[in-house]
Amino acid sequence: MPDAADLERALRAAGLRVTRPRLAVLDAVHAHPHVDTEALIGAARARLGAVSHQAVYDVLRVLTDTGLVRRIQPQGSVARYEARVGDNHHHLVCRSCGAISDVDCATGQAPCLTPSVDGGFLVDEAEVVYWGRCRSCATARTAPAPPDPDGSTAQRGTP
Amino acid sequence: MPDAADLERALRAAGLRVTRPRLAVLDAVHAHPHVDTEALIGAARARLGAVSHQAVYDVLRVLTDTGLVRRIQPQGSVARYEARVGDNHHHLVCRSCGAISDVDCATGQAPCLTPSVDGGFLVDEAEVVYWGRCRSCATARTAPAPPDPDGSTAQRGTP
DNA sequence: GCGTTCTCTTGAACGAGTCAAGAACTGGGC
DNA sequence: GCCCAGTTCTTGACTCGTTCAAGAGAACGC
Repeated sequence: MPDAADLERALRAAGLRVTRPRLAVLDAVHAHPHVDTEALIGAARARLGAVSHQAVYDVLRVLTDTGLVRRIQPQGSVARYEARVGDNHHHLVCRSCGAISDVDCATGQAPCLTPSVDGGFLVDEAEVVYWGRCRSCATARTAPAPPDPDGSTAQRGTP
Repeated sequence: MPDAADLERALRAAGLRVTRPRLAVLDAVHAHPHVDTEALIGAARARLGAVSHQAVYDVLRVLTDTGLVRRIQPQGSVARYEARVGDNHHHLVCRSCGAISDVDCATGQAPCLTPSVDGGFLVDEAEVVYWGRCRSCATARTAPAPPDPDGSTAQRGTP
């Protein structure tokens, strides 16, 4: 977990001005990977007291554009954000509770997979989403477990 | 391209009643893979004259639930549907124009990839999306080409 | 042909996200 | 330390894709 100074450095390195909403959102993304926009708005408000949802949306777009955070959006889910960027990792998604966990990529560089015949496409990234059931939902099939927004079950894998 | 009798048989085999909207939507999905709901509503109306958008949404949900069509939704795109089901193929998506093409899966069965360490997840499917630029957009980087809703550039690949 | 059950129509509503205009703030130069 | 230009945030409305609800209509089994 980077501290405030690290986050500030990261913003400046990306050529962005350092503002309280940006620090709050960036901190929240680091603290709670894979959470949705609404939760980030809540986290930012918990830190600052009051931030407009528009500000958070703007901040998230800027951070995504500059590569400081990554936006992911599994089917059927709203947009989620994570601060782990640049290592081309993949995700495990629970069909039952929506929990998302990181899976390391074997190569760590995009694209880690390439179609043997690509029909003229210039492929620059292979996004892999593993669908299944998380440990909690697999064991307790009756009552879905709450999401695991911290991705604490993240493990390495292939590709 | 299956004819009306084939589509009707498919509906009955899935335990569904045969209605004109269902035939029209199923036909449209076969004729135009990877198109969005709005386009399917248009295609259904072209066949039937008038269908409510709600009917098309309902039909698409039923067809998806019974496995007659597959719903795909790349990041940043609305829901799209295709009639190619059961072979666990993947998709190439153009970042520029949004065109989607099919890519055969090497194994043809889910999951074709498995994370070596899954953190307790029971993985049943690995969804792979290859991001890049289609032939048209790669050659003409200035003006994005219109989408390729037929996926005519589909080729086989790995995984 | 009849009745049950499922499906479609109509109309409204919801949630996520975007747009627009103006106020407030940040950072660099003085 | 102060000022100003440019960027960022606030407020409020809006769009778009999708879903919900209730009742009318159609398909299927008998």
